[in-house]
Amino acid sequence: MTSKQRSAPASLATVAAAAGVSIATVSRIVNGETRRASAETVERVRKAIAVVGYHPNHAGRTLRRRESRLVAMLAPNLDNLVMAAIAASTEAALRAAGYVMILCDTHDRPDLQDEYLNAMRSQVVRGYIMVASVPSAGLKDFVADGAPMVFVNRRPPFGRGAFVGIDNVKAGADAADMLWSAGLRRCGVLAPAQGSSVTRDRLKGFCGRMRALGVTEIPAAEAAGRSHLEIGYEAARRLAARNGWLEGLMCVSDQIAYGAYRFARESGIVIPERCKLVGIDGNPLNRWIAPWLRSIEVKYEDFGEPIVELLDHVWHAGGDAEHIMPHGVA
Amino acid sequence: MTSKQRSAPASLATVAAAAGVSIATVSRIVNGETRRASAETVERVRKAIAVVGYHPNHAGRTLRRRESRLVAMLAPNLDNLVMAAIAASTEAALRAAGYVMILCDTHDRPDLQDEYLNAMRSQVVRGYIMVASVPSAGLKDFVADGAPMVFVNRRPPFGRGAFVGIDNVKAGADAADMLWSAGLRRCGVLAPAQGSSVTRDRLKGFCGRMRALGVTEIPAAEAAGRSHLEIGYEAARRLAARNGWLEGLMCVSDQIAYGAYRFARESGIVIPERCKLVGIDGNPLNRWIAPWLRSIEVKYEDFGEPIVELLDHVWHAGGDAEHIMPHGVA
DNA sequence: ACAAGTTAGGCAAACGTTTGCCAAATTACG
DNA sequence: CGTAATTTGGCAAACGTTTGCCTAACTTGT
Repeated sequence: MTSKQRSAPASLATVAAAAGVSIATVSRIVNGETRRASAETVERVRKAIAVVGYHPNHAGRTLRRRESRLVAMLAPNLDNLVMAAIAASTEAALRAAGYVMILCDTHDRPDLQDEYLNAMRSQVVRGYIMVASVPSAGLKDFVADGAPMVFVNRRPPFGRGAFVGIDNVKAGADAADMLWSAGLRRCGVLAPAQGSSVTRDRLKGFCGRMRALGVTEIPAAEAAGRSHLEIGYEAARRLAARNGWLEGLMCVSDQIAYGAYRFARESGIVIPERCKLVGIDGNPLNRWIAPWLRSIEVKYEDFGEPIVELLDHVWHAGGDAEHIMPHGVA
Repeated sequence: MTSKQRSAPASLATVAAAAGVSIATVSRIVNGETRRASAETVERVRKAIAVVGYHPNHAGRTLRRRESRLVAMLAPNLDNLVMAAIAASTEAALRAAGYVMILCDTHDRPDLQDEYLNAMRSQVVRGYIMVASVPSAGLKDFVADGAPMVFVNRRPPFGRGAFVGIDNVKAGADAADMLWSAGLRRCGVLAPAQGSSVTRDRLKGFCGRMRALGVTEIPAAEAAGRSHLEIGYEAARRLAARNGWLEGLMCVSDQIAYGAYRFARESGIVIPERCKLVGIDGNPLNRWIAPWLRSIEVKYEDFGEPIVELLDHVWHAGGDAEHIMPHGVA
């Protein structure tokens, strides 16, 4: 039988025995406190570490230090590139800072979010990154307890907490300008039925800017659904049924625009020509397979760095803070 | 100042003191071993747990049990829905089985993969899920050490290891049938330059089937690039330059098809009419914004369950095993 | 009533680290 | 040469948990 080895892993004690020194000395050398040992001892211990194949055990370290290198990210899903980009960039930034990311998919459900929060506390995680969090009893408790949290995209639902995201009101206004400057005057807007702070702000910014431009009536449609794709499809259907096809449509997310596109195609409407679509998020796939979509660009792959910076801020300084990311009109 | 609380978290000792019993008793009750205590003691301890707000500390548990509930997933990236679907479904399946997933983005780099493997060992993770792993010195050591591993999509590079994935040779053949049954006879194929077992097998299956159908010359183009999108674009460019536009193109992944689509559009080639594209992966976005792409469907969102099953198998039975997922021709 | 068995629960060691404190041995200083 | 300071390193406690073993106090059977 090709046996699997799985020999007992080396601990500080193993190294200490091999090098003929005490555990304490090995620990200090491992942690870079070399001035507490002579150069030759350090060398001997280094050799022993290599020879027995020692790797520090984080469970022991966490227990003793009462803090781990684990950071939890709770996200409502991963099935679109926005979330994936945030997750990937945050993971990279955490890694660079010596942390390890645990990913939790809450499916936008308060009960699952609470379950995860409790599980993460048991793991003694050092911080929480709440991407598009949903209000829940557990979250409220954690915030009240002062758990180190950074909120992303959706603002902290219970006041306290650091925040990273874009200026959604401004983004909505910019989307309005996009349609207006293309000469379109009669435009509608598609949004989810029970929106978050994100979609509400984008909607508000859009309508505000349109009104400022002198537009009095802004046809809007809302819909519910499992994903923004479905929401876009259904909202487009409702708007078309009510107002016919307008010359321009602002969709509060690119995914909603995709849904609207599908409904248009199935209705025989040619998309950029008959009705122009504008979205928000700047999905990187657009330039490859959705060139008909103009979108407010958001560099979600740049979110990781400020997220980790804010986490650091919360750990050290404490208190609230926010980092508003720029968005473009490519 | 709105002070953050952060009072010392309750431990077994806290509960024991509150309930007037020993730590051992509390531990047993927490772990469901209730027949070692009288009903009234159990009740008293339960109350105490609620009142002091006890949550088990996994660092202590891991240290004592010498195994954690952590499972590491190492993936080459997250920037396409294939990876995202695998990650999300695996996370859900692990969660259901009481595990917690750590996500590591290796960027397909051997050095980063090794760095992550070591970091994960330090976290005392219980298993490793290697999505599209790359051969590396560290991985070889881990495999030789008998670390519990499940390989996904790409086969284990050093022999030993469980595997979950589709039959890529068959998928390639099915893609050939798709083009053939549409009446197309002169088709090309686009693939990455330094392919993995995945793309090689798909290519092999495609060419094999085409030859079996009597096609002797199969124009192929390869390209290198940072993503399959870029690879598809460049490969399409090369093929068009060499062979002109063929009537059908098989792309070994949907992302490559997206790249080819962009090049076609920029060249004024109308895509389904002038040249039919067939891909593999069944990206869920296709039906929304890429209806011109016929694709071999792979339900990556179903991968999580068998992955966790195989991990279980590796833990208990040990030894190799594989789970070939079905694919469709929707 | 006495031995045997069962029930309820405590003691203490161990897991791998970190770190405050102590103690030799060496060096510096007057 | 005597004392003070520095260097080098060990001891042991603590972090929170699990679990083998022990011991009383009951219960049962005869």
